[in-house]
Amino acid sequence: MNYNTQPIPGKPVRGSKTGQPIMVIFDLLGRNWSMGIIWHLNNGPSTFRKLQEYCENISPTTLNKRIKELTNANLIMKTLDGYTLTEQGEELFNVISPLGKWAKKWAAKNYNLK
Amino acid sequence: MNYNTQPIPGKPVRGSKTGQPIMVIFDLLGRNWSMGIIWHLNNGPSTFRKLQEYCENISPTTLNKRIKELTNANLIMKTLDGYTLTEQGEELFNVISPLGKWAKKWAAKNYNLK
DNA sequence: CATATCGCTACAATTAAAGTAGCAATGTTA
DNA sequence: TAACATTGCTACTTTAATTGTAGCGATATG
Repeated sequence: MNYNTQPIPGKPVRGSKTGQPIMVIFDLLGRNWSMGIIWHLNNGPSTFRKLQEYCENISPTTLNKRIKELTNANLIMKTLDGYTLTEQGEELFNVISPLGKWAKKWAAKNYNLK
Repeated sequence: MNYNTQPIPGKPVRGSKTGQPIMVIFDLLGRNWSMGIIWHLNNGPSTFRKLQEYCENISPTTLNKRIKELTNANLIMKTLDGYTLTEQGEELFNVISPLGKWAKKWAAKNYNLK
């Protein structure tokens, strides 16, 4: 089956023929670097090159794709200071943010690291 | 660079040369279907074939990879009833679970869907 | 004017995922 | 107990996503 490059609620995405919002988000955030980008932008605006640097191995091709997708989804936007989270992007960050704390606990328990 | 198939805290993963737990989780959950599998298993144990069915287009190859990765990460396990979330897997579900509610709001606001 | 930075695009190489077939093990039914 | 069904895969080919590298045009900056 052919999925849109841009996952859109109400349209077929990976995991849901009817485009259930949660599956759309999974498709969107599940792509390489999506969450990393949002995570990083929470520290403040960032340029294209800074994002590249942060996401150690991201290629400009992929970064550009992710930027377009996240922009279309109204999660990030371009400003004079560089790319930033939109209001909705910040909301999303807050929703996934507890993951950081949990990840540390999980790593400590299973891999004896903090 | 060569990353392990299995992302492990403290070892290089995509996004972090030192294997920061949050990046390890991003790497793990960012792979195709990882979150979908966890999401589905929260409804109860499931067999390999049921999971395949749920994840509409997943190939057995990929499902098997995801199962191994998530099992190694102590997030799911195999029981007589099929695959289930471990205690830590349930914890993770609870952490990402607010995403479902947020996704609906997001879809409603941006795409006029519920 | 020379140099640097930035936001990309193009394109080839590599890796991941999908799609399909099928097999061994176990369970179920007649 | 022979026949059939289901489950959990593996093997293999095809297709799609990501990486890696080079570099260009636009806008600063010295």
